[in-house]
Amino acid sequence: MRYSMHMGFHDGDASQREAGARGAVKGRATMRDVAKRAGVSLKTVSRVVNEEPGVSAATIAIVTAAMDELSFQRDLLAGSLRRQDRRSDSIGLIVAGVDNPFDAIIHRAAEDAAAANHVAVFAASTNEEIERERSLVRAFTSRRVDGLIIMPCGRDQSYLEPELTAGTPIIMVDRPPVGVAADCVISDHQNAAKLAVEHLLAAGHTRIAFLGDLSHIASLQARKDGYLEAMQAAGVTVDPELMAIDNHSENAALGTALRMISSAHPPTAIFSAQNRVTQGVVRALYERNVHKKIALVSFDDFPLADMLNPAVTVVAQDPYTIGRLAAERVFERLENPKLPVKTITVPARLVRRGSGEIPPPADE
Amino acid sequence: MRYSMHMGFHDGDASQREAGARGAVKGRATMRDVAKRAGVSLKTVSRVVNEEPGVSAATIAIVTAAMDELSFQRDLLAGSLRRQDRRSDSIGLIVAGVDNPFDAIIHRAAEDAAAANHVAVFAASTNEEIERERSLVRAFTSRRVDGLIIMPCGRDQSYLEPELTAGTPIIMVDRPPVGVAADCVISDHQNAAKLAVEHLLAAGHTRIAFLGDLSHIASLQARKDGYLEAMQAAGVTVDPELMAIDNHSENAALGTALRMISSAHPPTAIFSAQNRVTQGVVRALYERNVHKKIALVSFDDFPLADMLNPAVTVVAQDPYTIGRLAAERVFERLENPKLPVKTITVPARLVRRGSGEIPPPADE
DNA sequence: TCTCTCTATGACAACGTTGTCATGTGACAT
DNA sequence: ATGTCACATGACAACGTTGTCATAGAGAGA
Repeated sequence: MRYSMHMGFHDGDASQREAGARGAVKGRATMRDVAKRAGVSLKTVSRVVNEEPGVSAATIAIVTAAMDELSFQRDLLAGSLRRQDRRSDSIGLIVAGVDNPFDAIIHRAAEDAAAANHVAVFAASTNEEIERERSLVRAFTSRRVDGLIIMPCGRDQSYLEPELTAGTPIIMVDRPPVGVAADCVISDHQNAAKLAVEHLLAAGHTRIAFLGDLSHIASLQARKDGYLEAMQAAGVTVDPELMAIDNHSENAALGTALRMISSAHPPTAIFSAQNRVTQGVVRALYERNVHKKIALVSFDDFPLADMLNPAVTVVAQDPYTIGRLAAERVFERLENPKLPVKTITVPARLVRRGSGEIPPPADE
Repeated sequence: MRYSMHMGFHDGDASQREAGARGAVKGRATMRDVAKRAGVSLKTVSRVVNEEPGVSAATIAIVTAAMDELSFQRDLLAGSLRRQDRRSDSIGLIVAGVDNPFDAIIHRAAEDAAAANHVAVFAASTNEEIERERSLVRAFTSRRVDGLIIMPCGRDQSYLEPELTAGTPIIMVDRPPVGVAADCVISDHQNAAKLAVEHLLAAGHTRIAFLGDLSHIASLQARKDGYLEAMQAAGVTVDPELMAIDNHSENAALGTALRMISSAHPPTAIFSAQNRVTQGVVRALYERNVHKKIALVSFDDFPLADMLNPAVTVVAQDPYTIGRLAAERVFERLENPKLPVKTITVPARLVRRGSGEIPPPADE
């Protein structure tokens, strides 16, 4: 709608190759070059490229031919500089790790939504490092992205104020922002976690361990609160030995889980609050051969969770919907910058597969 | 080295918020605004931002203060337009699907390498659609990316000639280019596939099925050739019933595998040539409860492959190295555009975990 | 024939930055 | 006092595009 990807000037022939192979290329053809070749003015070329009205069919044909001959390709950057809306037709996506399956699905959803608007996506990973989050925001805004989708890892996003003031739409995903009012698309972490723990409690478990990833991440806090809320509501005292956060990697989670399992008072069930953590826990359970004895519920689904033995019961979020809604919100806000700040909650659901339905041992 | 991400002008205070909340924002501060406020010329501001020599310490202080007050952020797009090297400090990555684990690891590697050069990464998915590959290339080159990393899905990349002529470094990953000379970083698909099939042959299997994904993908062809080569070398005739390609999804592979398993002459071993296909095959084997009877070797490793029962024997590629080398090659070529075209082969290795070591039934 | 309108086109400035060149200033040697 | 020079700074053009305005020419109506 805003502009159409112009067709027809990408099928360059190979005859130009020699010039390129020689090294010192003359460079890319500009509208000026096309204009000269077509014997028209620069502005007329611009009109043709942008399919503006008021150009005769004959002129369009001449200009189009010249564009093809020079394999002209319009410079979107230069155009964006001059155009008054200043749109770069790009957005920035900042997640914890583009190679994390959960984040990658958000990425894909955002890409799909962006592509529908002829918008390209810059993607980058914070690695859960606070300083990196900030420097990525700077890197993207100085490239004048039209909007940002951020999975914030820091404790404070107030540094985004100038950007919001400047009018850049910023949408948080997976975790609510802190210290700043911005749109946000999240699962209801706390209630979903509560549901998972209630499920274990209902089966009779009381020694339920909580394993989480990094404590500075807001969603981990919410999941922990859900765990504590469920335990408290059931009148079960939490053994501090059974709470372990800051498992920064799969291996760390593996170690933590092994230690718990081997302790004097092991848990009878484990609630694992993140997908990488779950993978470590699964390995620990198999390694000690207690995967059919200790119950497990994982926050976040993961590929092949249903193929394990027992299949892993999970709280499944809906990352595709989260990413899609976030991107759509960016475009809504570009249309109408004065939209009030909104938090969108995407439902998560408990998927019972077996590991979460293991009962506690009879002697407990 | 080329420019330093300027520090100090991101900690905007919240006092400006009102102006932003009012709606019609005046817009972003430019160097001109900073210059006016600091009482210096535009060019001096530019010098300070770029840390060029020849500015007095006092002036630097004044200008820096003005930048902070206006939360100035330099416009990289405008700069790139004027600068003679025309670098946008961005590259484009085009893969089959950013949410495919293999592709996502390539993405992460490319991002890491790019970040080290202060370069941002556009990422997008072809979905294995040929036309989409072309339109993504157009979308990225018209944004003047400094280089492209492409996982080509089409049968012909000659449409890239004009771009190569224009001097854009283009590196193929995972699959060699067709119809055009471009750098390429790949696994030796054919030999790796051959190794996998030889492994099954050595255990005594002869009825070895081949399941692949889309036939227009070059790597699938190579893997199939490796399969055929190994079978032929062993003097084993291939039953056409045991070869199935164009399984476009996990579900398609599931259906194909179920059909083969249930046929009059089922295979005793399966070579699955792609990660999504493998997931379908695994489901089929479990569904028919033959996962401990029919051997399986998968091309591409996947998370938790070692937790299944039996654990899945795979040909493991090294996607991180592939992505890293591709990105590094982009930067090498930017430094020296006249580099000869090169194909880099990244080793893949057979990881024996159990599923590939199941022997054929005794009566075969 | 002389306006008047409409269509097609072009001249020019501008976007925010960087590259080139000129110039003002003071220190220092002559 | 004068010339030389390095240093700090600024004026101006340019990058490739789009927005604004002007204008030449064709056709219509008086």
